[in-house]
Amino acid sequence: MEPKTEKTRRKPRADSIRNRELLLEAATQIFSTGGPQASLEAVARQAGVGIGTLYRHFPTREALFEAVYRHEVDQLTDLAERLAKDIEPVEALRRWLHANVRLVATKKGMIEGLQLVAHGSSELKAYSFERLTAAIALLLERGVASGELRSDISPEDLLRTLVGIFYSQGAAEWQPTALRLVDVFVDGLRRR
Amino acid sequence: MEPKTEKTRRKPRADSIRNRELLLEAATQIFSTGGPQASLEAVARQAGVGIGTLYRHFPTREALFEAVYRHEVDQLTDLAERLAKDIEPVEALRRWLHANVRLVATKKGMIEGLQLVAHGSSELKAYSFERLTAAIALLLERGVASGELRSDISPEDLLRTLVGIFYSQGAAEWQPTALRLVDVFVDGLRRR
DNA sequence: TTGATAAACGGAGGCACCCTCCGTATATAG
DNA sequence: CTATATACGGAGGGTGCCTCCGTTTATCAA
Repeated sequence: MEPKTEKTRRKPRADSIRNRELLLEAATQIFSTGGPQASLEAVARQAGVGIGTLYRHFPTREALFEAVYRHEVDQLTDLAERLAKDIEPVEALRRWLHANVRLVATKKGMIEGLQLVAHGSSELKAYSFERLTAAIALLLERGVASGELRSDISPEDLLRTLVGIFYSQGAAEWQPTALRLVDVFVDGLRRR
Repeated sequence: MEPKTEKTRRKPRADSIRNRELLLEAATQIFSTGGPQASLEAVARQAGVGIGTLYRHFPTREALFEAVYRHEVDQLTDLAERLAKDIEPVEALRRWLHANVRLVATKKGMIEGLQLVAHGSSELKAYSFERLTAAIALLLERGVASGELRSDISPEDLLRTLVGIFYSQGAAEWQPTALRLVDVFVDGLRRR
C-alpha cells in the first residue's frame, strides 16, 4: 500500500494530454486571426473538443493565453538553436529577429500581447525575458566570436531595442516598417 | 419655398441633443471603471436611455469611444487655458501634465486608449495631436517668456516624451511612477 | 482479461451582451 | 393646433461566457 500522506496518482490520461495539445494548437490559430478576444468556443470547436474540456484545461482566458505565449517563446528558443547550428552568424541573427516580428504580428498587434504579458504573472515575464535573452546571447556571441559583430551590445539591450521598435510603431502597417528597422539595426551591429 | 437641391433641415430636436450629452457623460464614466470593452447596454442604462438611442447616436463602439476621446482632449485644452490664466508658469505646466496622467489613467490603462487612437481615423490623431501640442505650447511659452524654463524644448518633444513615459510603464502601479517621472522632467526643464 | 473507478469528456442551460428593427411618442414648423 | 419629420424604447434573434452534471473511457489491480 502506498503511504497515505502522498496521494497515489495515476498516470495522466492519454486523451487528456492529447486534448491539451489540440487546444493549444487551435488557440494559437484562432488568436492569430481573431485577436486575443476571439471566442473561446471557436477555439474548442477548432480543436474538436467540447467547451467544457477547454475550461477544464484552461480555467480562464488568461491561462490559455499564457500557455500559448509560453509555447511560442519556447519555439523561438528552439529556432535560435537551429539557426545557430545551420546559418552563418549575421544572417542567423537577422532571421531570428524577423521571426520575432512575424510571431508577434500573428498574435494580432503585439500591443495586446505585451499588455497581457504586462498584466500577467511576473513569473511569466521573468521566464520569457530569460529565455529570449538567452536566445539572443547565443546568436550574438557567434557573430562576435567570428568578428562580424561589434561586441559592446548586450543581449538585454538588443531585446529592449526590439520591444522599442514594436512599441514605437503606430497601427496597421507596422510590420514592414518593423522589419526594415530590424535590418537597419542589424546592419548597424556589423563591425566596420 | 426653399431650393429643392438643398434639402430643408429642421433644427435638431432638443431631446436628441440632450440624450447625446447624457450618453457621452455616461460613457466616460462607464469606460473609466470598466475599460474600453465595457458593456454598451450599461452605458445606455447609466444614461437613462434605451439601447436603440445609443446606437442611433453612436453606430459603433468606436464611434462612441472617439467622441469620448475628443471630448476629453477638448477638456484638456480648456484646462490649459485656465491654468495659463491663473497659475504661475512652471506650476501650471506641472499641473497640466499631471492632469494628462490622471485622464489617461481613468480611461483604464492608456494602452487600450492609445491603441484605439492608433487604430482610429488619422483625422482624430491629427486633431488631438494638434490640440494637445497647442496646449503645451501655450504653457511652455509662458515659462520661457518668464525666464523660468529652458527654451530649447519644443511642444512636440514634450508631447512625445509624455507618451513615452506612459508607454514605458508596465502594468498596475504605473500611475505614481508616471507622475514622478513627469515631475523629474519638469524639474529638468527648469533653467539652471 | 476483466471489472472497478478515478479521471476526463461533452454539451445543455442560464445569463449577459450585441445589434437591428419597428411601432410608438413627441418636438418642430406652418 | 395639426401634420410629420425625427427620435425614442425595447423586444427579439443571435453569439459568447462559464458551470454543472450525466456519460464515457483510460488506467490499474486482480
